[in-house]
Amino acid sequence: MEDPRVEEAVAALRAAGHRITAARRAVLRAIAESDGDPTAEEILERIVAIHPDVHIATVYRNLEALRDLGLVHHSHLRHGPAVYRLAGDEKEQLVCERCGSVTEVPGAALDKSRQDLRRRYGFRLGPQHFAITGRCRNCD
Amino acid sequence: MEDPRVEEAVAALRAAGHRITAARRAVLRAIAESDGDPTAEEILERIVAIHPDVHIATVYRNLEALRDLGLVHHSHLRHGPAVYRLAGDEKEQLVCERCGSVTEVPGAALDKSRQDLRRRYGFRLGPQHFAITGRCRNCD
DNA sequence: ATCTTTGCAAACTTTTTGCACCAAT
DNA sequence: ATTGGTGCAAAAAGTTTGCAAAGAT
Repeated sequence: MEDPRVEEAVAALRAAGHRITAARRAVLRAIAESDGDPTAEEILERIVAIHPDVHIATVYRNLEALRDLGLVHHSHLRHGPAVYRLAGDEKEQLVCERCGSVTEVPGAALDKSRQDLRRRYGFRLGPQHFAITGRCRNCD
Repeated sequence: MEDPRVEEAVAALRAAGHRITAARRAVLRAIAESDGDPTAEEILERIVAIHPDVHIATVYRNLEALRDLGLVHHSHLRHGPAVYRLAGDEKEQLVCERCGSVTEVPGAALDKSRQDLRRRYGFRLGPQHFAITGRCRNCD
């Protein structure tokens, strides 16, 4: 019932010499359990249900540690808070400017442009860290 | 010596029933004169050299008005402040995650993926409002 | 015992807002 | 004379940081 990605991440943390605390595990678990990609505040909400004293600063500090190890990615989908997800879920997120809906597409959907950008500008397009914006099917 | 885009924008403002103030004109001029795409703070700096009392809130309010009329676009290239540019300069901005350099490419560089996203997901990729991230030629 | 990590409060950065005054039409 | 725009100060929103106490190793 425990998400294997959580255990993998815990192992990686340990391997990197970090200590495993309840808060840290809870952050990972909260991201894994979330449907979409949660914000720091949403992660905190889940954690607080079980560990009422965990503070938002702890969430941010853990997200930072996890990001530094490449275990968690974050992106900026809107103007507000960043959203976080476990590494390995490499999807691009298309945000509709009009209705705000997020369409997830496999990273490969951008492959043709990846090639063009690489060839013509020497730029290697990474997994997106900021939203890709436009109009969704319904709002177009 | 006055950028024609500034006069066009002023005309559009007038047509939309807005009043033309020194601050408003100065915001447009500051964006037009900037090399890259300036942040609100950079716009203010330019303005203050001539109109020392203009306040950052005024800059933001004017940028908002100009954005609402579609005369100015903004995007989020980094984690910090947004950058602004006059409408009509439709370029995509590729930000290197490692060195932070910005490579500007014509919007057409993404056309192949535009087609794919349209066909397969019904999503119409717009002019980017958030940065496109990856690795630049030098950092790859 | 050591040395990370935590909780809290307070700072910080960017942007927005309430309000009384000012100024473009 | 209207009423939209401005300056200021203060609030919001999201994130980071300094510090002493708590906890993992």
